[in-house]
Amino acid sequence: MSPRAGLTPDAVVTLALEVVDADGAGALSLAKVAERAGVATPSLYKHVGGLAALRRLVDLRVVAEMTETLRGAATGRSGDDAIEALADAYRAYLRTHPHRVAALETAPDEGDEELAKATHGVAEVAFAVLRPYGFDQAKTVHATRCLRAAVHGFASLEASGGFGRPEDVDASFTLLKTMLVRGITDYAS
Amino acid sequence: MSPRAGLTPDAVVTLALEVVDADGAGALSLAKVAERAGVATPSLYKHVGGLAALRRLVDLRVVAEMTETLRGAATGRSGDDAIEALADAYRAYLRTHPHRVAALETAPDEGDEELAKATHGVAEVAFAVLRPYGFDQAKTVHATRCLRAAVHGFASLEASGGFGRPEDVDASFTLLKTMLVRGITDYAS
DNA sequence: GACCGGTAGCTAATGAGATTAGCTTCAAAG
DNA sequence: CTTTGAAGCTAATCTCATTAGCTACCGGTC
Repeated sequence: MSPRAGLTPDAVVTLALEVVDADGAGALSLAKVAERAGVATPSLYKHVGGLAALRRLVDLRVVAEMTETLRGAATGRSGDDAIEALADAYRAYLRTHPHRVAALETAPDEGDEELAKATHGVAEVAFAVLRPYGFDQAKTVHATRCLRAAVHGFASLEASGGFGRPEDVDASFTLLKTMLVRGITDYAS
Repeated sequence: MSPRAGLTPDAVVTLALEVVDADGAGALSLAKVAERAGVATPSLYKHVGGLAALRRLVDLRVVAEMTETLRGAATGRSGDDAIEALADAYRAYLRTHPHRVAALETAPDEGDEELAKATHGVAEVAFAVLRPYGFDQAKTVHATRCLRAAVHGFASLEASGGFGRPEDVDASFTLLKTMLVRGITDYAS
């Protein structure tokens, strides 16, 4: 397969994620990735197009992982139970990898179908979970946006240390889930 | 006061915000600010400590502006009305300046009392608005977190182009506000 | 078992930016 | 008119990203 060392685009992305997790998304550099790979910086260009392209691949990987995480959390559950599981899984992922939050907020560039499609995948899981509530297309979209906004906002603020106070963060999240479940239930009637 | 040209730390921050608004937070550089100021890059060091310090000042300015915006929206209103006004003002600010969203997600560094205090200011507005609901301290914190998380999440995803679908975004936000108002009302009983 | 093409990886060179050091000059205080 | 301090400048250094062109190894072919 790979002639010399075992470096591939995927392997480079994996190393990049290690850098992101360790030092933050803003600190991602080809130099750091190359060091981890045990390779000179320019060699990375044989696998990824450059720093911008690497960032995009990192975003893609994170979105894909999140989609899988959510899919896993949703399968085997339904209704309110599934909504809460989704919320918990989303938050848990960003607690484990706080620096990856930026990847979930990046808008795909114009014409980047692949990333747009991947982002869509996250929404599709929510769509599936909301199906039993019997919303029409538009209402499903509105409910999905609210669900995602609330959960993402919470996880995002938590990941960036926005909750300075000592009060129990789990309790706050439980309240958020309650509000969402009730809000969606009410919206269905 | 200022011997030569009219450059001050505040003026530098204002120029930096112009760069952020135009090109995005990631594109902020001393070189670009210096160009706008009509000055050589190293001259900026007479006013701000460096790029990192400038970023912090930008965050500080944005947080302060947001606090003022929210305070303005809340005064003269109370109850559910005030909550919706707060949500609308938060969203409106980030619609006007989408690239400033990052400033609201930055965690203050260890020991940065000033920025921590400024961030606190945003929460205080929410606290004031929630007072009439009669929550105790802990419940007020939980409700504030949920309110902030939901609204910030929505505005953040909107600012970064996360809502790809054609369905009306205003309608989605209205749903979010409804959920929040009802959720907080229920939480009070 | 020697030969060949393709590709991973390398070194050298260029260029943008941040940052530091040290010089110069205006403008206000006396 | 002089002094002085801060504002601005140029020169130099460092880190990175990126490009160009070279080298050498691996897998497959005679």
